[in-house]
Amino acid sequence: MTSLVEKLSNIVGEAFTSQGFSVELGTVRVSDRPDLCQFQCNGAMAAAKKNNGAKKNPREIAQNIIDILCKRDEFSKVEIAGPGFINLDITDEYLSAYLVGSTLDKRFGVNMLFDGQTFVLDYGGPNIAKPMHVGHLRASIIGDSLRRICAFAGYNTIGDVHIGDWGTPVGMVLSELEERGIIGQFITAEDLEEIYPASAKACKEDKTRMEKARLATKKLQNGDAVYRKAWEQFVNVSIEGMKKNFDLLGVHFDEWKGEACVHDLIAPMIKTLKDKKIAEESNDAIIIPIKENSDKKEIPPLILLKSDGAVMYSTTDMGTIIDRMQTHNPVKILYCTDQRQSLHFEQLFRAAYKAKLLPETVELIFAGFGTMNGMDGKPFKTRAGGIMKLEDLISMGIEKAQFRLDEANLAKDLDKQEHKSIAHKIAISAIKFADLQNPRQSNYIFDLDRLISFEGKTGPYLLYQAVRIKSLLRKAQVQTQTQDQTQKYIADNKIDILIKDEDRTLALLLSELPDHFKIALKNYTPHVLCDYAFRLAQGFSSFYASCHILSEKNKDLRASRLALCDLTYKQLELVLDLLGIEIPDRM
RNA sequence: GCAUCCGUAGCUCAGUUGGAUAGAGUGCUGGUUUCCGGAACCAGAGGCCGGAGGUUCGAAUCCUCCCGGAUGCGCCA
Repeated sequence: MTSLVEKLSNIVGEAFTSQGFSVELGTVRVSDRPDLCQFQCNGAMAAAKKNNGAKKNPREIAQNIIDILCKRDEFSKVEIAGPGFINLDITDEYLSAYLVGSTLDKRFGVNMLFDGQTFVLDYGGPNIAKPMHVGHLRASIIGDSLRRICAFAGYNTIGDVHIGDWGTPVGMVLSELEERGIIGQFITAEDLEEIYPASAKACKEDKTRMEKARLATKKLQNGDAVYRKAWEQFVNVSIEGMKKNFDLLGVHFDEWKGEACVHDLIAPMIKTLKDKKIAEESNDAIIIPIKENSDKKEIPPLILLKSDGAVMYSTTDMGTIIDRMQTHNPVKILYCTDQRQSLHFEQLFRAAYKAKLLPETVELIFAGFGTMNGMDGKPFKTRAGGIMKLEDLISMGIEKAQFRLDEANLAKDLDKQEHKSIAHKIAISAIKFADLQNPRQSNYIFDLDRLISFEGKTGPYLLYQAVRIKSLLRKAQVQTQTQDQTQKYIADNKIDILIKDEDRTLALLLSELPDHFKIALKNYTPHVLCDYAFRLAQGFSSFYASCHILSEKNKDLRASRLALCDLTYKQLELVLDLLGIEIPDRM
């Protein structure tokens, strides 16, 4: 199944080749002037340019193409405009046939591109010592969405949370426990929330405290029994808390590994790399030099072992690559972290290939995301200057959703359980959509009001449109139980879509899904899907306002419109699922 | 200092290989309910795309310079 613009591009491309031009010139895209045409091709102007020296007239080229296209029966309009735009409209029959076909294949024209190849995605990355705050939002929901997108494309995906449980922050906590003389005692999540910041503050202010933290890190990594036991205990407590947060968000992981998991791989790795002369000593540390002559900027070496002999994140990241290759043998590994870590990943990737931890054919991908800033343009802090906990943010969203449900008078006929579940879905949709709609790479301003806003371009708006369709289809089922064909039409997917003026915009929109999916997959950018989902919801809302569906007298048209609604719902459901957003039955 | 990213409507932001009249949301103004869910729909106002040059049929997009901001640059993650 190819997408509609691909089909059209093939047709127009063929026309270009027959005139001695290259196929790509026939690339067709959705028109940016819907008042003039549905689709456009700009290839004639490019063709005139490529004919270097002897310039051809682009309108003349376009005319030749048009003469060929006019003979085809897919188009209802073929025109030249301006300097040589080829403007195209397709027939309603062709559009209808395309939609029926894309519905029947259950993937709406999106190809299964990868046949079960393994793709490891590393996202979330919470730290044992720190409570989960709004800063973890992007890392987990973007990563989770990318996992869903890759899975739909056909990859066998493995999402790994990659917990930070082996570095200096852990040493800070251990040294603090030591200071207080409570090492070995049971530590609760609440304790941890107080202990880590206190320790971090002390280490920042006092060099000898920092030194203690480093020693504690080293001691833990060397296998000290007391430290190891204490560590295990608060790691478990911490993971429980993380799971609670990720469950609330609906973010899924296949693996709950951490930095510490690869500890046993590290000593042999370092020995091998030293033997092979890939790693070397420098200032008491062990490094892998990765500079290349072609570099325009300074690339510092990757530090494999710190001068005190302890391992750091660059070490465990190397070890993790070995582990992933051994256990999963993936074709791709993607890292979704803060953009500010881009240099680290450049170093890691170079070092990993240089050390031959994986063949060049395995692709390492850094999908960095922008910082979440406050209204002042600096990394976000609450008014009190602290961090905002993820749990609190979610609670605020749920509270607001519940209030809104009560206001809409939906509350009284729902039991408490369902009421809460709906409010939760609404809140999560608001939070996720507000975040995901920003392009992954760019920084964005954290605006609490916007994040839990329910009007306009928001998650709840999308849910609302989906719920309206659901309700409509539900009613149609009831009404048609007697003799109308609608139920059968939809159930069998044997739809025949009639396209009137009111239906056309939505029908055209429904043909675009594969193209947006492809871009989202290629660039690892969920926001492209957010944009499509929103336009689809908007398109439906206009359609819904412009014509009556259930009361339509013409039986065929009524059935066709219900089919269009059904298709819209299914696409919305799919795209929202790719974004990690669930649709409630009512709201 | 070097490197990367950014500057588009009052505010928050889209804008895919360079294309026609630069788009959303929000806010503002006005309108829409005998009928499918108003968290909605329709219309309007709002712009020197940071500035100056250049490339060309054509630039928010590509090149150069300048101004303004964010981030990173050897033992934190």
